[in-house]
Amino acid sequence: MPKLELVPGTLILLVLRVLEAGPLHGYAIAQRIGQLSQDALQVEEGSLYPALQKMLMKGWVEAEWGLSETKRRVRSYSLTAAGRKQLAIERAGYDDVTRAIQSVLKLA
Amino acid sequence: MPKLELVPGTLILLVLRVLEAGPLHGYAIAQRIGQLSQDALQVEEGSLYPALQKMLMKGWVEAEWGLSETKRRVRSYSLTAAGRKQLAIERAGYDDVTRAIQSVLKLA
DNA sequence: GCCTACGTATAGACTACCTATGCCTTCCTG
DNA sequence: CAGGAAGGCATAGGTAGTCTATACGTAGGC
Repeated sequence: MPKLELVPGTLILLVLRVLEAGPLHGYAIAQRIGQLSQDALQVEEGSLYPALQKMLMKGWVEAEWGLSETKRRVRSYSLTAAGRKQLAIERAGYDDVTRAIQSVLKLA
Repeated sequence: MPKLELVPGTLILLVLRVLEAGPLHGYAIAQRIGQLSQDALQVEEGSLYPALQKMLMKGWVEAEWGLSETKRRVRSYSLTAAGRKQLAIERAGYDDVTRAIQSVLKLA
């Protein structure tokens, strides 16, 4: 209960964003998001893997099997051109919504 | 399709927030949120009324039947003390999450 | 007389998340 | 060397919260 829940709809955005900096395997994606948010955001595996499946089907990422530095079998995900495009869309949408919400919240 | 979807989880927060400024009836709540956000946010009736029911059950708002300025039968909602407390909680939670998300998004 | 805006409310579908579970490997520690 | 923790991938099932569609009703303008 210490960690924050994700705001529904932002998971894909966050994953696309961390992949923009370079390919990562699933487990590392979750860790990276946690780390960047000072552990405020926790990505559950039961949320992450289905999301990655969806992103694969949409063509936003591509996957490749390989080995991690710790010699374990890992599936590495990398952003495609379509993924970059989608990232821009989701980011703009997120900005719009948060701006709109702020304008309500800061009501005098 | 022009208007933005709500981010799930923020509806209660927005309703509590506009009620903080004074009692309103349901229809007016939706209008107020739309207006404050320059019509970016659209609160659907099928979302709003169930949310208000929940807020009633939780004791965050109380309702009273009355008449609108246009002489129609309206149900006016006002914030309770518990509602004010909940507003503070949700607001803080929202701030924390958006801050965390921003810290991921602004990744170099 | 009809349409639009105003107004409340529920049922059903859908989306997207979480929990729980399963399975496997590597590494550390007792 | 046995066991557990941490590293890994993945699915099934439940749930929460939204949207769509529908229902019902009134006031006012054309």
